[in-house]
Amino acid sequence: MQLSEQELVRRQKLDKLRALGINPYPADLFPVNHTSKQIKSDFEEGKQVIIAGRLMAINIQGKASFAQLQDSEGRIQVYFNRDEICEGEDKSLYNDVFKKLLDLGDFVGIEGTLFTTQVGEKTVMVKDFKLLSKALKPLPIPKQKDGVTYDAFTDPELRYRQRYADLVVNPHVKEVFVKRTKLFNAMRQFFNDAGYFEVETPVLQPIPGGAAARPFITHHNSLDIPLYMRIANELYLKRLIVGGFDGVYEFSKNFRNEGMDRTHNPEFTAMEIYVSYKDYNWMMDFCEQLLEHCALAVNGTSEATFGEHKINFKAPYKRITMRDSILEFTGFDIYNKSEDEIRAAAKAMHIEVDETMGKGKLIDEIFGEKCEGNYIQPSFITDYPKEMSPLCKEHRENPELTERFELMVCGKEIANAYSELNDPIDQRERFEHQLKLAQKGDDEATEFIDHDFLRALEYGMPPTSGMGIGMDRLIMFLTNNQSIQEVLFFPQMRPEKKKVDLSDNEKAILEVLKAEKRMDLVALKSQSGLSNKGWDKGIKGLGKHGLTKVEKTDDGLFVELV
RNA sequence: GACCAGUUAGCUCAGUUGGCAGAGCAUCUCCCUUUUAAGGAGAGGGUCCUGGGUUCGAGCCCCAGACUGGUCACCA
Repeated sequence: MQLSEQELVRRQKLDKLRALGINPYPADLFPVNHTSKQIKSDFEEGKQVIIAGRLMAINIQGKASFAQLQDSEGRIQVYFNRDEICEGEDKSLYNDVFKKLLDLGDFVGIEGTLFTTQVGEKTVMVKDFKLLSKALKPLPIPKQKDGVTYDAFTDPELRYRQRYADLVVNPHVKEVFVKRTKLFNAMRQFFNDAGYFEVETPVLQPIPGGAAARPFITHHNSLDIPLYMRIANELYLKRLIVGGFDGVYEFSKNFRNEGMDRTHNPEFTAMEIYVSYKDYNWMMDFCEQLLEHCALAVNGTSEATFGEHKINFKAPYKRITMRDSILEFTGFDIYNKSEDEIRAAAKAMHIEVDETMGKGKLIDEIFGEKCEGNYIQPSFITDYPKEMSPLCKEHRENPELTERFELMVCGKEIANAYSELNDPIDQRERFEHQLKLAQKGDDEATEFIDHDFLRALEYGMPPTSGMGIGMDRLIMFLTNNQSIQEVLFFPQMRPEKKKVDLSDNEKAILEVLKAEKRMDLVALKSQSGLSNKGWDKGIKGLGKHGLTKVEKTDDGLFVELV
């Protein structure tokens, strides 16, 4: 491994610390009794405190120094005065250990008393300190003055690959994840207060159901069967409603083997909830109450900014049927129209359609193209075509529609809910229809029939309404992040290129040289068969690695293995 | 998958017609006992993403590739 100069220096410091009898990675508990935040909020001149954290700034001024200590809640200034730390004649703790052997990023524990400096900064006067853990790599620490950040650590690739470093140096990043957890807690609280029951269902499923998506596939060795990572947990939660729970919910890590972009990660988190004896109208009320509650818990206000938009999660939300929405934005009424009429209308709107698209798909295309993007404020779109919704109950007034709504915010779907289909015969027919669509080549159709789920429905499922919420999308809206990677601690990335020890050029030269140990340079160059540039890079690289040596004699230049 | 942009010191970034590789911060040495982007003096630090080509000479021009970001396509 190639170490930078700074990394080498820190490793040398490690050795010097050990030589002084200081363990750079001590095992024993450090009795922290304050955080940086507590010191500032309950400041009291002369109070004794014990704190710990990372050194994030060191400012040495001779016999006294200032430093910034960062803990989980922020930073506090600490003041190292030589004669406070070293009361006797031996000043080495200050002069050697503090000044020479500590670095930015090191964890230290500090015992001290509070005071205020001449410029008014609340500060800890260090009486004693202890190295708790040495940092061997320098952190990309930005500087700040007058609210302006300099040299900020901003490269998205480095930030995502090294989230640990991102979190240390970018406090606003940590804030996003604090809000993410607040959102989960708020939602959980809301459901629990309503009397619903949090459950866990299988991630490894023999049949990937509940959505149409390409699954990740794995294999169970003992059973010798394929298993799929779940793409949704819907069918399992409904089985629990069959089993007699009134309301069940689960925060579900789902896995979909599809493309990655600004709004898609191969694993993402959905929340699904099912409540018996309710319908989708009830669920709309419940949903808007829930989101208002969550927005308040996360941001302290129902208002949120997303890019150029100001959105407000305060209930109630606009409700409009898909038919009325299409009528509003295109002037075309899909009611009682044949598939051909709708296809012709879509073509007239310059929407790309083809003959394999059924009525439902065509309507969905029109809505997606002409309507969806117009809904900035939270809006419920209701009554979707039957073909698009194989798990949803037929509409009580129109057999071509389903009792389904989606909640749109800024033109994006964040919730999807049904009056759940509980007619086992209808459900079987819908599955079979999906199977036919899939065999026809519709890659959005589900190609598996879950017979065990149908068996469960045959025992009887009460009328039920269910809803799914994309948690990652929701937290993006609540924290004004345009990219899903900003709201996942560890977004999926391509593997880092592993650094090869020797380049191909260097290997080619070594291969030739190995037989001879020492060769004429010109002969070696021609035998290696490399281009001028390739030779040049290769031989320079080998020299740098200390593997070969070039020697000049009266007979010419010779290359030697070291 | 298509197109556009980027990749240079630990970090953020310059880099002229193609002619010795640069700055600030960080690091190292020295001075400095209430500073705060502390300050002052000095020094070191580079696989210019990888590979090939053009050229006397490439960070820069050409070709191929890698990774990242963005836009579009795809995605219940």
